[in-house]
Amino acid sequence: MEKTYNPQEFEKRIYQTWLDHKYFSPTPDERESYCIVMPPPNVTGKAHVGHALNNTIQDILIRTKRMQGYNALWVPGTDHAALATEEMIVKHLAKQNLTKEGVGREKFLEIGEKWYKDYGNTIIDQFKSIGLSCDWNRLAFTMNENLSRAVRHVFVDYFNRGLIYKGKRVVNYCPHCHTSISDNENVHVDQVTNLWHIRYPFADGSGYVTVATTRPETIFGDTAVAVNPNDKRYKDKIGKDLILPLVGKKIKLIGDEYCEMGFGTGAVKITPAHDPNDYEVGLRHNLDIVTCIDDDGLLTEIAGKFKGIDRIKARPDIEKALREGGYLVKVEKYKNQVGTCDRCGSFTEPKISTQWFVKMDDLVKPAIEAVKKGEIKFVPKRFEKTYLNWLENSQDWCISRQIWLGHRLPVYTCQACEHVFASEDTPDQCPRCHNRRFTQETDVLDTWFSSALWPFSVLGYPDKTKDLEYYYPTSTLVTAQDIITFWVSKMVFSGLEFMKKVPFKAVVINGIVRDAKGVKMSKHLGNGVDPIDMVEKYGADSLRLSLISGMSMGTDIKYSEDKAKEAKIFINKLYNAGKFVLQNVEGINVKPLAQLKLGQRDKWILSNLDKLIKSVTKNTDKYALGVTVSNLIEFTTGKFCDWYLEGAKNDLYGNNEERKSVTQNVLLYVYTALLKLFHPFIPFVTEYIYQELPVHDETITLSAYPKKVEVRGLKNDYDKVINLVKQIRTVRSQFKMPDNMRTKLYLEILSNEKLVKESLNDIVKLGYATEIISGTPEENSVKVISEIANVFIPISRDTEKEKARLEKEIESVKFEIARSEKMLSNAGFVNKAPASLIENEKNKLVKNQELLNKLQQEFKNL
RNA sequence: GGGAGUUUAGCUCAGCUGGGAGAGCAUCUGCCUUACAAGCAGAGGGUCAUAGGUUCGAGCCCUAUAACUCCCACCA
Repeated sequence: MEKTYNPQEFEKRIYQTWLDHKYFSPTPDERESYCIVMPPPNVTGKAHVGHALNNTIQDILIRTKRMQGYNALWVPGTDHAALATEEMIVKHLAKQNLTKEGVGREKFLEIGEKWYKDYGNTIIDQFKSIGLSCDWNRLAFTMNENLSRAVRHVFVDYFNRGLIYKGKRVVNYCPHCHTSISDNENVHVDQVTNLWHIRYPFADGSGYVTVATTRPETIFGDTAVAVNPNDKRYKDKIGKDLILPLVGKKIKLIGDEYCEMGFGTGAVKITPAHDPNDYEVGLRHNLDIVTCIDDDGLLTEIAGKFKGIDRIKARPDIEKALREGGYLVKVEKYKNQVGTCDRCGSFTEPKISTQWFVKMDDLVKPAIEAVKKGEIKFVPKRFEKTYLNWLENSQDWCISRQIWLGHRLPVYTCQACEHVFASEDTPDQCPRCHNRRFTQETDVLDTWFSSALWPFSVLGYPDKTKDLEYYYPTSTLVTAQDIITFWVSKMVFSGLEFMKKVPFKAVVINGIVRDAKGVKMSKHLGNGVDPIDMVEKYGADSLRLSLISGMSMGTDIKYSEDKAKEAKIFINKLYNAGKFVLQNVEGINVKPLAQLKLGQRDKWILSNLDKLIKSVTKNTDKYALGVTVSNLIEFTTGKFCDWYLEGAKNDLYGNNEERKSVTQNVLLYVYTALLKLFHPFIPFVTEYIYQELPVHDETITLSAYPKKVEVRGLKNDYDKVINLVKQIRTVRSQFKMPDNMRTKLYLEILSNEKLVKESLNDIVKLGYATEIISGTPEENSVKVISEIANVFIPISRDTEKEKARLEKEIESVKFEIARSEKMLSNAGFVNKAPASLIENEKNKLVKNQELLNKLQQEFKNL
């Protein structure tokens, strides 16, 4: 082992070894399977801390299960993220003064393919550097031929069953990306804008109606003004004609419940072409649909002199024109939300267009049932609500996108008979008229259409592969809450639909990683922490540990570089403990624990290890990884290093060969178990040290996970020794004895004679003593009273100080006694509390009363 | 407008079917003790957001309130 912990030295090398030996590439066998499919990152992206957290969690689960004997498969993959990538490529082309139209679809797709290839490995390499134990041989990509085939297969199935249809809808349209986007991609942001109050005069000159609007630029598309039919102010005027300001044409005043009496002026302008609600109103009243904003977000001809101006930028001019025309009543400040494009941030426009949809009603029901019946569990449970609530209110899924990259809709129209049909493979003739010429739909599919199939498409669907049969349904999906609605839900209904089984049994939701101040990390703010940077500076293990420690599922975490630093400090400790173990087990004669004559200290650490194994196993099963980590760390420092290891030095450096051998064995046993328990969290350093152990398997990665300590009669009595030592240390510190000032100790055994006698050397070493003399001293000393013994520390007496110390101790014991007495005299407690608890309390009371007597006696003697 | 989360030591957070308030960092004191000074030992520091309630017993369960955060939603 190297003298200092230097992760850069071995992490890459060890990872390569793992890959070379194919430890992560299982094939179906007779064991029980445990499978995770990785939420695919954008293939052209870079790893951020969120990825690091999400994947570390998955890795911990997979590694644990693998060691526990499951056939554990983790399938990695990437997503083609068509919209994002297309935009990147368009920008790239723009630099060369090229446009996508100029290049042409075919050439553009070629560029896209190359782009995917060139960028595809970056994020994968980054993932490898944080130690993920995925089966890279099964690396999937949503645009791969087999996954694309799954997409077409599913599409055709839906299509032939009439679940896919083409329809007119108001969709969110991004004038910048030039495509429709889903509701999920349409992000509402707060904005401060104006509410313009505009007069619409009656055509017959009998006054006017004032409407309030946040979008004066859509005035050109108005085809009615609506009021509430019950509104007394307007009731008798419904049906009359109004003159549309700036345009001059006549539109009707209509009555519709949609218009709320209490809001604004009680009258609302109706623009069916540019507002989803208005569109509905328009349908009800058979209104004209007038488009006044084009696909670039510019005003159309109907806007007259405003033609060609951006709809938002045109506002001041329109306001001016309205004012000049005497239509503007007032303008007030107003706060509302507007939709923006998740990708580019531009304001989106509701737009009527022809799109393709998947009917959701029938698909959604089983997906709701599966969760309600508990076939899929959410962790934490509360996210069930997010899921159910969304599915229960879901509308048909708009799957068409007006871009080029991605899976083109496999829908063809026969040029001869105009028959429209879907086909998994490129058709060679029209199924109706056998003509051989078709046109294919130009739209491509929403990327979520392919992601929805992920849990089975990556395993080979639509072929009936062994993988699919063996690993599906997968076990656990780990993801962030923001994609529960548009990804998790779609995988569930797709899985149920095409595999007849839920795609995974548990959905674990990890929190979002924020910066130290709690602000979401973003490129824009530059407050992100680069995980790869952390790997390079502190090692992958430190990054991983820092992300997991203190984490609880579903709760956001604040992250900063300091956490990686802290983690490294701890790992260094574990590393050094390993060094110590190795230095001291040389020439060890390894024996099974059962054959060893265990001492009190040994039994103590083994009993604690047993508890640790159980709690770690339990908490990991519950996905409480943060708790697992703190248990592990607490054991390592608080039990193993601070006490066992320090005490063990007595035996290791002593001349009792049997004790030495027992201690060596226990040391090795406990440390090996500890390494294994830690391995899923910090795989590199544990493997590195593991390989140095005198007894080890080929790799820790495939070694057996500890189940329990197989020894009977383990006890925690050594705790009493520890308490005694702590008291000695506290007294020494109170009397300002520096640690390097050693003294004799006098000791009077009170109870547990065997334990105390066996532990005398430990008390000497840990209590900063030179020797222990049995009995009471003649010289001046301070007396420490503990459960098992009285210890006298020779100190030049300072009665005042000692009195103060005793007083403090007496106070706290009195407090404890009062507490116990109060509880035990409480009839309710005695009657209702569990017997063991009452017994416990009684024992404590007796013990404390004895202790109080002793302390008070001591106090008097001073 | 609807839903959810958070509120525990100066900071970051844990806290196991309700049974004596914890860790790390920071602070103070003392120690280079042959695994680790990236360390060791000791200490200080909390009406567990507020107010009620249930209970023998509440950080934990219930009800309100406040502050912050997030998600969903078609109020011009």
